[in-house]
Amino acid sequence: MLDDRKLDVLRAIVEDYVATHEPVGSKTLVDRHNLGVSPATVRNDMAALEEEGYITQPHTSAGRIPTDAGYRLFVDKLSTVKTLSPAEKKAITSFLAGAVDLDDVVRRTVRLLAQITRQVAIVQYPSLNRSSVRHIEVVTMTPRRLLLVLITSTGRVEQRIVEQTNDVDEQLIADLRSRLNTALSGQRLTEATTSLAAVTDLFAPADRPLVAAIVTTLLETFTDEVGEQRIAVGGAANLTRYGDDFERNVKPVLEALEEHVILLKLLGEATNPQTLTVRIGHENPFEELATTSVVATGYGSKSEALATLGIVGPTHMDYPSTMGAVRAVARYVSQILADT
Amino acid sequence: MLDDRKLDVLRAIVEDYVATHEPVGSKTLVDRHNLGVSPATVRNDMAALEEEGYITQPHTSAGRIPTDAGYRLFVDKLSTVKTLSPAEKKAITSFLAGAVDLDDVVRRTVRLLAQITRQVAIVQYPSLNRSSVRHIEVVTMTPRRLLLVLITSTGRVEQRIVEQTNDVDEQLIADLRSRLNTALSGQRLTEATTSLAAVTDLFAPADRPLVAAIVTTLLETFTDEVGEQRIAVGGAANLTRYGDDFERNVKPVLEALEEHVILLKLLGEATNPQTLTVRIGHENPFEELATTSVVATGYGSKSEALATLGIVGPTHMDYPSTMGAVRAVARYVSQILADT
DNA sequence: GACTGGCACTCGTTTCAACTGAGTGCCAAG
DNA sequence: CTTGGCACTCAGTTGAAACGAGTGCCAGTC
Repeated sequence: MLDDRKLDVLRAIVEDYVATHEPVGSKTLVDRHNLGVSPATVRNDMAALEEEGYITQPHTSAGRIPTDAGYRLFVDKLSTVKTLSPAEKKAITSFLAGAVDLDDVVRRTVRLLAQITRQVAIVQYPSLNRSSVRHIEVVTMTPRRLLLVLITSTGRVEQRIVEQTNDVDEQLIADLRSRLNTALSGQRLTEATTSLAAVTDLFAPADRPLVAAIVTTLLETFTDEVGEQRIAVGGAANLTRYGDDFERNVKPVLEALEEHVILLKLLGEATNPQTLTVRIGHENPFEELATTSVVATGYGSKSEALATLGIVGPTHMDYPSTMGAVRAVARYVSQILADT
Repeated sequence: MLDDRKLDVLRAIVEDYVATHEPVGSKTLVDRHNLGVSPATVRNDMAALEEEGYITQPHTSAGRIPTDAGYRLFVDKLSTVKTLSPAEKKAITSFLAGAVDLDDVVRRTVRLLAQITRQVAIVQYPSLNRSSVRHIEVVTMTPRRLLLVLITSTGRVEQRIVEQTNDVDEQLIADLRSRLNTALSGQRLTEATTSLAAVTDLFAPADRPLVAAIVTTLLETFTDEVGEQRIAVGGAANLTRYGDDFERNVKPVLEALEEHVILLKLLGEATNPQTLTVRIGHENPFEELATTSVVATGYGSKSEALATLGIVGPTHMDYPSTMGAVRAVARYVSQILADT
């Protein structure tokens, strides 16, 4: 079927096309890569590759371009993930080191990823799923208005306002605050949800309405956030490098970037930082993004991913470099988060 | 100079060009708007308007398009800000009403603004400048690691981590927490900066190092945030409606959107919600955005603006509607924030 | 004096045919 | 199996001609 040389030809076609964005013909291919055979031979190989569905011709008198299947084979078998240079690695650490809080880590990561891959970068905020309660604070803003602040082990801070019809007793609040913290501190959010129910019972019936209101809001915060995931996006300006065919290549991506739900689906399930997910062209679940590829991976801890980050770009991207960059950034962010 | 009819002609030209995005000639102008005169007369008026610099011809055998000066005159003298329909107003309130915290208000606002203006929307987070301290919380995460949480009157929550080399005394922290709050609660951040200095002196010399570390971090938080302003952006997909000339119209805007510092300059000084700032084409401070206009206004309270919001779009936008939408959204957001 | 119809003129756009050339498939020879 | 040769295909380019939207100007009219 496909002997080694045919695979070499495919590799050469992919690399050439990624570099030039122009259909590549047999002659130029032989000129640029030293394949050691004549154009005619390459033509035969090309015919075979086309037969197998790895490359295609935009029109009869043009060169070949890789199909999604061609890129897939290239990524799986014909290339190795490129590692970053020491200088780049150093740049990453120093860029991420200056972050002051979790939000800042995410913002910096997205910016960094966009910059080194020159693609659109997407970073999902660490999910609350796997994180645990570090501290719960109840603050009286006015006698009838309370602010709940939930601080998680990943450094995320969630806030909710609770309104009351009667003035609340400051002593009760202090009591509640300490009980909540003893009951929930250190627990996973999913576990905390069950523990919360028991807390109400600790209070005198007269105080129950207030306690119940707060418990309910807290419960919402836990579960809401488990479902709704936040996302940061950056590097949209890189879309300008997509070349022409604006309507087909740029517009759908720009639209997708606004819809965070779509982005979450694109990123897919969080995998651990060892595994890179590459979705090429039509492999992704959106028809409009058929000319777009996604490179993503999880980040968090070695064994268990907190969330996903990745990039979105044209199918004709430089996969080895991009994959290397995504993997490297994910690892460094995991490290930073582990330290915090 | 410019009698009423010439101004009518200018108005017609602007409206037509905004609708069609094509140079408008004397004949079509007479056809579409009932000016009550012949094309020849309109041509004379056009010649006068061109002489004055309000319109121009892309090339000899084409119609006229408004210059920046033409749009300026149109906005200042020839149009009135369009008010929203009751249905639209209702949509705005119901869309903003569901917000759970300040971040959510800002995210919703940006989305809303992008949707109704069909332009790129920019919303600056309420600045800390004018806001005051509502509560300061000091939480021990581990014996040597503290988390500071600052809650402001605008509902903004800032967090900072403080590391210590020795274990900290829980009692001291409680003491510090209460003193900080009594000393600073209700104060403007700018005032609080001065009050902070006095707090250290209240403690025994042995405790000073810890207190000083916390005070310093708090000080940084106050002043950092006064300078660095956060921004939310939305509706970038609307850029696809810019038509062709991608390189000139879309790319610079997309690049500017990444640079929040640039956006802040574009939005300009916060004005109160009564005043709309319109910057047309070259009037804005960036050469690359010469084909772009900005419509912005302040929001917060009636008398004093907390921050700015607005939209960025092509110079040939529908100013009356856009201005109306920006103004309306600013007012509703102000209202929501006042309630919180 | 302001408006209007008529007319010559300009110049970007469209149309169409001819040309060019990169690239292919196939075949016969090495 | 590889290779040089060759006829063929077809998107893109080029150039000339036709087109037409729009203009400025002028002489006549109200």
